[in-house]
Amino acid sequence: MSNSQITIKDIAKALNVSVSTVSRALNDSPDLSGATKLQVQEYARQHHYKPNLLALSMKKRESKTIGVIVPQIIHHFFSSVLEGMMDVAEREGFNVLLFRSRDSFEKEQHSVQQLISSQVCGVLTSIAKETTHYEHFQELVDHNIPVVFFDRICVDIPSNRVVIDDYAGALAATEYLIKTGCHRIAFFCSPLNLEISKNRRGGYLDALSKHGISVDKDLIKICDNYDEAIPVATEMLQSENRPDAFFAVNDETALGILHATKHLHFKIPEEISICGFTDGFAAIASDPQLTTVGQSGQDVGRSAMELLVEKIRHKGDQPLIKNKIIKTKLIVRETTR
Amino acid sequence: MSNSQITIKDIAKALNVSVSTVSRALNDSPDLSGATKLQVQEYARQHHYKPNLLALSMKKRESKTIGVIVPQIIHHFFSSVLEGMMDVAEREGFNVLLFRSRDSFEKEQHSVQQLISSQVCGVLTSIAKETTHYEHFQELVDHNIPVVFFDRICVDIPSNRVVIDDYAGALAATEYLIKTGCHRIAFFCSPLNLEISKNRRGGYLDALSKHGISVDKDLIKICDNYDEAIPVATEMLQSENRPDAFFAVNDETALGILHATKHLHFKIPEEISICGFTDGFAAIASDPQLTTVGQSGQDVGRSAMELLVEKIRHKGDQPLIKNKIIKTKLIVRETTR
DNA sequence: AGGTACAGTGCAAACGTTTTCACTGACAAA
DNA sequence: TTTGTCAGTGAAAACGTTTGCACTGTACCT
Repeated sequence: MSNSQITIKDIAKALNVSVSTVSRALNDSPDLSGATKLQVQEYARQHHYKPNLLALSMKKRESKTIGVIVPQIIHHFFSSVLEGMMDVAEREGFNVLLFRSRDSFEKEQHSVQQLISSQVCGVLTSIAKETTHYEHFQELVDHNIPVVFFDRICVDIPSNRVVIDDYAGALAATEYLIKTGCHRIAFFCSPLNLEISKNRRGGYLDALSKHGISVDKDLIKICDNYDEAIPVATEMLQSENRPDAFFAVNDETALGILHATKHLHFKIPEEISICGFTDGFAAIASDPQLTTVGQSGQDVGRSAMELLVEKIRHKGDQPLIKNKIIKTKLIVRETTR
Repeated sequence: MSNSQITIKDIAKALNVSVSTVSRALNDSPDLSGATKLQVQEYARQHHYKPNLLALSMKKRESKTIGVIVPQIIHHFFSSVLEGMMDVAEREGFNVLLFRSRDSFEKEQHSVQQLISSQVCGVLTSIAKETTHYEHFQELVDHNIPVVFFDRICVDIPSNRVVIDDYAGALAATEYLIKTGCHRIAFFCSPLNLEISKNRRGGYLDALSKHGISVDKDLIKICDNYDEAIPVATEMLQSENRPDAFFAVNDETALGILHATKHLHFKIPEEISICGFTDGFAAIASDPQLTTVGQSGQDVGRSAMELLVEKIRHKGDQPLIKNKIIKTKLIVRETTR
């Protein structure tokens, strides 16, 4: 019933040696006689001795723990990122302290405070939607704790970043549609204040101009969810100058378009091609299965963690800022030719 | 550049008082003069003093941290569970140390060791598929660390558990199919060594007998994934004594059945009803959308965390074992009448 | 004046480690 | 014998806190 964690002291007392000796034996220090060392190690093993990480961290002033703050966990992209981070953390011997902001500024701020208090040796985060000022992150920097932002980065703080190559992904997808014979390609995107939106739109536009297709403003819609996509796509499909392809900023929107297209009995992909962005679960579950731009959350997570670990290892060095851009991959399924 | 975490000592030195005074001031102790107290608090605030949680945990011998081990993170159910756990952890003031077993026994074992070393005050876990013996969990119990198992529980260890009510969920779903006019209901399930499989099958069988429908062995198949479901369902649908409904042990299998049914041009739900189990992303993305038994991962996570916190708070008390069964909810969509 | 009460404060131990320094004894070299 | 070397070990400080105890001084009561 005792909170019986056996300590180095207990071993010392039991074996009638000093704590220093026990410590050295357990760390396999070279300046210790074979006999004593073995005796201590044996005793420790038998009694399931476990070093107290708290005491250790305190002594060494580094905790081998990394803090992660995500806006949400039930979310295909973020859970993938988390999974990728765990891959690297495990390999590199770091533990992970998890926080979730729910896109609330206040919670994010509180999480950062907790992380500093917890003496984490690094932080990975994707900022909350609500967040517009960044003193709390600056505090991390002031405390000399390395930070890597991923996906939703913080532009105001000089920091390491890992982002998706939205531009190239959109460019490749649009080019693929063009190459498979589409020339009137509609584009459904989010409001342009979001960075990803701008970049994906840029890729779309550049692909058109690269292939000598002029931009038709009527083909570009601000519309980024399932429900809105249905009426918007329906109207476009019924116009006489209808598009022959749709490219959507995310999979949900693409599914809305798919729904509308099927409803009007257009043949997919013979008459209408559709391409999404993300490659979440939905892309495979839909019928026909959705062609989409795959963004590997796991790669983002892995890269972010790798970058962070590198920063931690070379903490004394020049504070060089490194960014990493994760490639996307076009995943061709049944909604394109 | 210094690892400049300001400490209680620094404050004491700067203000020319003792560390005890500072400590008391920061903890708003009643036996301290107003003036000094305010002065200290003000100084601490200005210099962004943050208590060192490591030192605190060591002193108090409790870390306010809870360890969580999940088999996987990119997984609708487990990420939901995690989200639910965070809800409660946040509310109750606990931090979460996250581990992932990848269904490997070895990793699970290692995670447990880390958790003990980290002095967590409780552990939540769903055991790895590989795991068949439980010494590592027993060690937690021996160390007097409360454990709550969720979903994949550990039968050999007397412990608190949170599970899904598979039996009732399957019973309700089957009854719904019967009430909407189906009498030849096929059942696709996992191998019967899994607990959930047994329970869901039990619910199915009891629903039939409750409504006076005799069991047809040919309608029960061991088949629990998308790819296998397609040929199996196809064959059943082509037999002369075909089923008029399918109930599958998970959503993926149900989608395979859906695929086969559509391919053979049966009308859904007029001719064939289909029901899944889980209510993941896929259920909404499919066309038609899938009727399924919803199991709330978030509720599981919340309940598990609540149970654990209760255990931690009443650690001295009688070690009463509490189990919690999470209700499922039938979510009727388009694949049933 | 003598005593009590108490507010305000500091000292030091403790939590479990690591690590520097110093000590002991044995043995070899002079 | 004296000196030096070295292997083996222990004492103690330190990491940042909290807290029981002891000390000071002032104010109040007889």
